[in-house]
Amino acid sequence: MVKVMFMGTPMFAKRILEQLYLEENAEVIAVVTQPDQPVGRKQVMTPPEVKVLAQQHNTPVYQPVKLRKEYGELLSLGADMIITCAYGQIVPNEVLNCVPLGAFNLHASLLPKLRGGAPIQRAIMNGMMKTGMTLMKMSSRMDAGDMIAKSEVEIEQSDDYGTLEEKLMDSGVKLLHEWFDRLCAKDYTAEPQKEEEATFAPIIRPEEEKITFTGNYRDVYNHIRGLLPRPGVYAKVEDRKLKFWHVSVSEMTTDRPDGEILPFIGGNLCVALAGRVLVFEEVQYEGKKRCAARDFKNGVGRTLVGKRFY
RNA sequence: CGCGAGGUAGAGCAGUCUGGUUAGCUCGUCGGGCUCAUAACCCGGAGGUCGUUGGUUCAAAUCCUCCCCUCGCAA
Repeated sequence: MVKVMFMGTPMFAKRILEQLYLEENAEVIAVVTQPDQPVGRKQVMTPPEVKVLAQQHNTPVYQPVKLRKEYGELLSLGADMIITCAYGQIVPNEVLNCVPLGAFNLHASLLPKLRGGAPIQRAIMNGMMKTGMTLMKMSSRMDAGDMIAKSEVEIEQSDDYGTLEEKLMDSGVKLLHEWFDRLCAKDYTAEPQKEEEATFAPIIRPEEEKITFTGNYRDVYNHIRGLLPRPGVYAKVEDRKLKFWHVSVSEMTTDRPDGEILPFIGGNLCVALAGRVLVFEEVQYEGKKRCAARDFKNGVGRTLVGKRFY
């Protein structure tokens, strides 16, 4: 049995950890994850998904606030290998070097493209046609380690962040399963990344959640679906926010100005952009619950036809 | 006490500021009609303790008070 220390935090990491528990040759001896965070309006302290799963398996959980300074404990656990996925902190070299079989990371892009914290969202927002998972050795620089294996995932025009993330999680789980035993046996080669081809996927900034209905309709469409269903996007009209929880592009054309709210079609909210029509099926008006565009139309929505988003 | 919005038929809203005829609109639903046909149209019906408590008043959805809940922002 190979003693594995897992490091990860959100849902994506949880799925990888699940697979580790299923691996016959793996014994998860420790899980390192981010501290519990206050969540929502009520600021309820909520544990990371990974922590919940680890506790169900009675695995010791470590939640250092600053791993850079609080890693002493981890060095003496006797782990053979480290697997990380979306942990959220830089792992110090002392930790990476304390395991004989090495430290590996699963990253949700085809490296060296899209290094960083939001590779899935950026892949869609950039209009890319494919992305994937990369299994790599960890290095001191974020997502810059030598690459061991990749699996590609097509990006469909209808994918949003949620559906693509799901595909990538499946892909990542499969990749880990295929390679885990070989990692244990040191039966792999690691190819350095071509630095000159590296691109970056910085985490989503709050202001990116506001959409501006200008420019190419496809860019805006990609931008929106890259941020759905989380964190969501909005535009302003009549001095209030309108959040969009769904988007598609209509075949129709229009001569209305960018950002104008067109008459509802089939109960859906339609917005003009660059001669084309963006269609929203589910929305949320500021101060209100999210609801089908059809319901929105029956109330506030119908008073907004002809108005423009800004 | 972080800031703000709101709780009115199954749904989304108006009405509240300037209390007072049968609480209205857009949908849905049920029944009927029209059409080659429709996310179309016409006619008719059912469905509401106006979030909860107490108060002011001849009279409260509307004014005052308590509480509960929802949502946006900030964190």
